[in-house]
Amino acid sequence: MPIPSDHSKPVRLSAKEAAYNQLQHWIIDGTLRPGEKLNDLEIAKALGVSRTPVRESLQLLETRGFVKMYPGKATQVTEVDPEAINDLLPPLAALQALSAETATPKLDADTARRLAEVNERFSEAVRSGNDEDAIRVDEDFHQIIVDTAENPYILAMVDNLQAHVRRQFFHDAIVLREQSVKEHEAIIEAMSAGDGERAAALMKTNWLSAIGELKATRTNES
Amino acid sequence: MPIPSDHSKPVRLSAKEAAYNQLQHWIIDGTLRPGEKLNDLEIAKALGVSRTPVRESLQLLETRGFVKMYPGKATQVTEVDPEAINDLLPPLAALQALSAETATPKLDADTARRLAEVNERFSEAVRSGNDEDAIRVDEDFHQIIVDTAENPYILAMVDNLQAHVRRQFFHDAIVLREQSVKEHEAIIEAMSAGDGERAAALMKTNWLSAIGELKATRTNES
DNA sequence: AAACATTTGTCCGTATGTATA
DNA sequence: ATATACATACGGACAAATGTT
Repeated sequence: MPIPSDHSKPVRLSAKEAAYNQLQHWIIDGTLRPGEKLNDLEIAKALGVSRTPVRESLQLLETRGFVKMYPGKATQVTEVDPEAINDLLPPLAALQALSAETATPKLDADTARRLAEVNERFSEAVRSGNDEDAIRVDEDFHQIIVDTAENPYILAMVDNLQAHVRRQFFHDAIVLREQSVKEHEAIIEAMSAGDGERAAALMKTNWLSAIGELKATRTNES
Repeated sequence: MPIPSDHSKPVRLSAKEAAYNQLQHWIIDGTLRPGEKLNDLEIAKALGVSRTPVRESLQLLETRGFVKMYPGKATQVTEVDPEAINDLLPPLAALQALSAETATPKLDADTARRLAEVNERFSEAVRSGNDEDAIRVDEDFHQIIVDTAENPYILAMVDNLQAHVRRQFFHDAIVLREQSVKEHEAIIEAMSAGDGERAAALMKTNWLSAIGELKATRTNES
């Protein structure tokens, strides 16, 4: 019988990685709140490890912009500025557009099918009003395109920007638009037709229009 | 007499930061060679500190793609793939183009003057064949534009991509083009005229044309 | 196959520096 | 201003994991 391979993936993750993942999730979903002071000893006890891996993970989180360390003074969770979405989306749109353009000539039939399928799931999530599912599936959709582009630099940068966008979402600074479903369809079509430029333009619009929508929503609410 | 203020800047840099800066420089300029194995204890002794700050700086360098850590096995300097410039320049071009577009409405007369002045220095460096100066001044030029855009996410990403481009330069995988001087002038003109779109397009071309030039050079050499 | 040598991962104690009384 | 409390930065030792003989 076939022996289940370990996928050669290190399922064994170090205390540092575990602490990193846990802390990032807590920061993104708001369990650790903006501005909250982080005591490494306290976190270490909570996670059942020593201060070293906690310290190391905090430093990694700092490079990604989730915590700010004031040497010798304190370490705290970064603030969530709703206006930051205006700084976040333009570069994300630019990189996603580039991803679409790069991925277009590399797109195979199977991947195109997966994109359509994921977009279908996205459509259902949006219609059913399950925002948390929707944003997750939306990320899956775009992740497929970024993966297809096969550019490690883009991958790393998008990953980080997405994490910040997700955090904004948990702080109610993001709206999901039903129109995105149609836009995704148009992107798939352009890529399948080999029109990278059009795919890039559509992708850019897909991301940037969230800004306008957001401002309109805020105006109505106020 | 005026007492020189500390600029409230931490001139006192930690052992971790010192180790980080030193190691990054050594990796970029080739002192630490691609694939070289890094023994943290050895580095610690060389820098006169303990393993802790060295380990921490190595982890930060890993997130930036300059070293790769194989948990429990080894830590080594990442390889330099000349082909990586093809993955590096497109996102850098996209982000620099976005910077130019964003910076355009924020450009004041003084900054425009500084851009022209730096470009003049760039021109001299290129003409005199001082490539090392030229790439440094070229970076200064683009840095002014990125700074003017005032987007912290773009700033961090460009900074890292630039560091990798600089490393490629030290491995002779980059050519400097006299034509860049003219392109810089056109960018300044477009920005001063308030035409952000044109500035972005010019900026994108400025960065991407280095790829074509590079391939032509390699073909001639081989 | 097992014990060894080496390197990394983790723990915890101490020193340094900062903020508060 | 001094002293006190406290959090972080660093050091050094132990433990775990890997590769080798």
